[in-house]
Amino acid sequence: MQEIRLTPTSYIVLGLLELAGESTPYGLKQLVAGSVGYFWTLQHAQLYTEPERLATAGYVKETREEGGRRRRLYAITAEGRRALDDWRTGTTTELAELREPALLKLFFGADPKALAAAQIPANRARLAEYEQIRDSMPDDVPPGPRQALEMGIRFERAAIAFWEELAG
Amino acid sequence: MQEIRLTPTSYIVLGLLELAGESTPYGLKQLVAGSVGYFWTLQHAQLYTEPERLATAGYVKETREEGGRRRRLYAITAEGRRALDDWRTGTTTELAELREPALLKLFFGADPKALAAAQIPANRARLAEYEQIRDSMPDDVPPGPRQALEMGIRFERAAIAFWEELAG
DNA sequence: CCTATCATGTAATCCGTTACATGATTAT
DNA sequence: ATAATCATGTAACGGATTACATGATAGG
Repeated sequence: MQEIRLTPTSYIVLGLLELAGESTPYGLKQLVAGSVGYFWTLQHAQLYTEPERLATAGYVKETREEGGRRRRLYAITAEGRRALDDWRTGTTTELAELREPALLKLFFGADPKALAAAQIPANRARLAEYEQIRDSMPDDVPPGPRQALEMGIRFERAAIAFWEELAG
Repeated sequence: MQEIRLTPTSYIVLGLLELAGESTPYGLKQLVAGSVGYFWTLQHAQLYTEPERLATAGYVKETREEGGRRRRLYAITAEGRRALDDWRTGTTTELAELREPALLKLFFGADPKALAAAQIPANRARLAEYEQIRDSMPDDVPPGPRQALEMGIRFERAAIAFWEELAG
């Protein structure tokens, strides 16, 4: 049983396994794409390596399908739940970093209008996507994802307003 | 002359060297801390290794102090300026990722009130800091940093409003 | 003087990205 | 059948973080 450090990626995998139950890496990929991936992207390769990493420390258990493709299936263990809970319970004063490429360019003197011309449609499209997700969300979705989505919507609105003002 | 890939870190170093002229790694660290570091943090070690990396590809030139400590000094080269300009000119449709630890916890079911209790003061403090910087900014500061700061202020306001409603 | 803190670096580790590769399904 | 796409992985590389270390300066 190895000691490993738990990263945000680890908690995403643990959290999704808790929400969705036993899953394959590809299943996790689908889950990420439709939810947390909007504000925290992961490479698909990580969804193969991270569960394996978590397994070496006992946070998840790997099984394989018997017949056919013998795909890997991962399930969260009791220890995994405990780690996830500890993380969720601990408070953070850590602040978000606005690591936005466009903002960095703006900072270093890029033409605001040119940036805005690209950012406005991209942000509008993203906002529309969020609103569509919100309006078609099944009733059984827990509050966490709803609230995170709400933050996403607000952020997009703020970004659009900002770039529109810059564009004049 | 090696080929290297230019990362956001690279552009931060190049951009700061353009703004401030020849600098030591420690000088860069100070510059980052007071400006771009608010929305894009760097480890101090990177301000030693990244200029060295950039030097191998000719984007910056390294010299050393003659006497005393023989500290390393870095200056942007013509090629560095060109690379910086190309980057600044190219538009991005890439969107920001809201990689906020607190938001991730919220997504996965953490108690909103507990999170808010930690986030609100932290965000308020950050906002106050931003406003203080804005209000004491010398007149010769270029528009880029001003505009980026403005975005930071808006983001903080949105975050505060969001967490306050959750705490409500 | 002594000790914090500031300043300057190096080395090792490791996570995340990128690239490569191939098996299974579905559509034409 | 064949091509395209979906699904499932592995391997290499490299940038970022972390840890270690030491020299200079200032404060008490």
